Amino acid sequence: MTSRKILVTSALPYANGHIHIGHLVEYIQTDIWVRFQKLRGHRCIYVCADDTHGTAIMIRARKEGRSEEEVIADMREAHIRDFAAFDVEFDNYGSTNSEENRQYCHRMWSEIRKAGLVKEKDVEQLYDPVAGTFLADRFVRGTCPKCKSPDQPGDNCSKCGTTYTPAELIDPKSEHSGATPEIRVAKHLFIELEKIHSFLNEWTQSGEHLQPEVANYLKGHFLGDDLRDWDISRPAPYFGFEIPDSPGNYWYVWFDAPIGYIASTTQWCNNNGENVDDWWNADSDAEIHHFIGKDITYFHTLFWPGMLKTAGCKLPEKVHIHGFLTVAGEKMSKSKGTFVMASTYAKHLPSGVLRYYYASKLGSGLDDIDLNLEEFVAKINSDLVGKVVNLASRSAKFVSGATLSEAYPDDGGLFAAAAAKGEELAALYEACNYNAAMREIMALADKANKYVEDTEPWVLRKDPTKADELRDACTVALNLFRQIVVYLAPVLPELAKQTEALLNKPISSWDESQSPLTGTSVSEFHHLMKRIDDKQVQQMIEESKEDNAADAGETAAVEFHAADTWKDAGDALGNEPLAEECTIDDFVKVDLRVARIIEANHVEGANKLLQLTLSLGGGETRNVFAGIKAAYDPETLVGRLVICVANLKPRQMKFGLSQGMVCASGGGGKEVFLLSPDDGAVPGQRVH
RNA sequence: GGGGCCAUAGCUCAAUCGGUUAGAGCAGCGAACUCAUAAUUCGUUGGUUGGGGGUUCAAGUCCCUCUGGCCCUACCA
Repeated sequence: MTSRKILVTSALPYANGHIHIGHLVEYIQTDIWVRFQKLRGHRCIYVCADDTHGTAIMIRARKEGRSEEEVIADMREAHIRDFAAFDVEFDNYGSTNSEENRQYCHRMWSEIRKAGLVKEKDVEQLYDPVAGTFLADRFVRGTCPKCKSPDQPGDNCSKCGTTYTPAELIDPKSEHSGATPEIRVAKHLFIELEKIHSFLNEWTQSGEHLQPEVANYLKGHFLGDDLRDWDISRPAPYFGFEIPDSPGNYWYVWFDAPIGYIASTTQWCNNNGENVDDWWNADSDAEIHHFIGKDITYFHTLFWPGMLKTAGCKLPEKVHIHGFLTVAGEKMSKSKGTFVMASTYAKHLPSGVLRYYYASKLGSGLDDIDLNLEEFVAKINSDLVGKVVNLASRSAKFVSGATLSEAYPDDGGLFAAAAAKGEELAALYEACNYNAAMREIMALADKANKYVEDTEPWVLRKDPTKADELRDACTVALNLFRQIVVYLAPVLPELAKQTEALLNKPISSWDESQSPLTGTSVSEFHHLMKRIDDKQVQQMIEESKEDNAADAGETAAVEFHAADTWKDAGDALGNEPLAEECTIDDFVKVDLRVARIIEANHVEGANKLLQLTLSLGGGETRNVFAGIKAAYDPETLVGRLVICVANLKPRQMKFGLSQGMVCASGGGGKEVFLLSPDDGAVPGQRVH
């Protein structure tokens, strides 16, 4: 096998926020791939960096009353800590706000200029005169010009769906300062991508660099038409690099961010006596692999190859694109506590198991992966603790302090068969089909457990004349275990280390899976991994809800406080479980209206019912029989507002026709609590 | 508004170019076992492949349509 020279990157996390478990899908996926390549004996370096530029950082720094540099330095420290907690091991972690990056931006820019791809155009943009910044559309809010709904975003109305430009809003306000934005014209610089259209066609459609669905997407969506000019500058003030030949203009963050890959490589090279050109020049013999999420496909498959090509740089061998993380089948949600920060996770659960869980879900496609919390617990306990680690648990202590057999015993061909799987597993890792790899590896663990079951070491142990047989059985079990650990080493580096200590032999190469250990000593056995408990997961979710409440401003803070103070019991909810999920359409079918009780009477002969006359206003009334006699006096009801189901099919009752229902909570009898609207509601209003 | 991706067992996923009777793991159920962290082994239930239509000798797979979910974008793509 010839040794490859591989440079790997993950997308640069933005310095405006902390790492969460969604981010980790990518870094874990990449780290596994890198560890795999290293284990295979290739030269592989993994670089990343913080993405530090742009308006958001500038605004944040201003709000916090400190410099951008201070903001990004703090975040960088937090990012590095979070990654380390999950065994994501970079060879270099840089920053786009570095001297190396500035220099490479200059170099690339001059090449792009030279190639004649840059042109200037005037762009109209909203400007906040108080904050002194240009405004992205989403930072402007105002009244919709069509339906007059207040407080709508700058691009379309959330009420009526009309699209418009921020300039069309009635009474627009800047989110930053509340000032009325003005339109200013500024000169922007554009890269004419159309000029390299044929190159992009060729590169994206070659079938070598992109997943097929990505190539198709680009072909259908962008490459079929003329490519639009790409706006790569922003006028001052902007936190970033000033464009050398266009004073007062700065490179848009998406121009300098991917160059950060090269800058980070440069730092690594400087620290390791290498030359960055040996990695990034067009004639380099390195393979470049980018791992990114599907949201930034466009930048990495069109702009970036275009920039690299124009500047005479090495093009990516592959752009590996993955989907997003959902939790419990839905988008991560702050209020549901599923928006879990890496640091919060790490407080409650071990990091390795998340690596394994992600690996067991990740395929080579762009599908989102789901973190199903019950499945997570079950899978870790069953696969890792029950199957894999159990192999060591059930055999190591019989040979602790002793040595493995001098010759590898007959195991019915198990070890050899699993060794023969090595190349197939390697191919799965290489193709990022980790889920298939994990399935195969677990099948090996099943077979190994069956071996232990069949040889019955616990029986052999009782017969002193069978000491050799016992040692042989344990030798096989521990070797099968170690072989599995080698295959899992890219995913579970910690387990690999523990296994090295247990069996006193390093796991530094994939080839360790190919030949069994014999005659080596076995250390005292300690548990290698703990089962995880649903409670830990619940605590993590609870804390994530609190995290969110703590930093989401006043409203959330009140909710947090409320939850803490009132300690409402779960009895009511428990007694009557939630109904089956309904759609908004289902809900809309039920026409709830505010109504005034204009008459309330006892019903002759009825035990539970009161007769109510409800007014919906304008002379529209409903006769309703309500089972609230035990809880309410008719006299006290007259005049009050209630909520009624106004379109309920009328029902003939013993005492007359009932034309609706009034809404109330409670278990019945005296436990009935009518719903009323807040002050200001008037009869006839619909409840939405 | 425009575009893309997705929907397979209770859950999470497979199924090569359209080709046998749609397969695994987990959960469930029934046994065995007791070395092991309530671990393991054996057996077993479970599917009109989201709905409807079409192409084909043959459709989970291709086409149309509807429903639902997700993502990107809204002439700075």
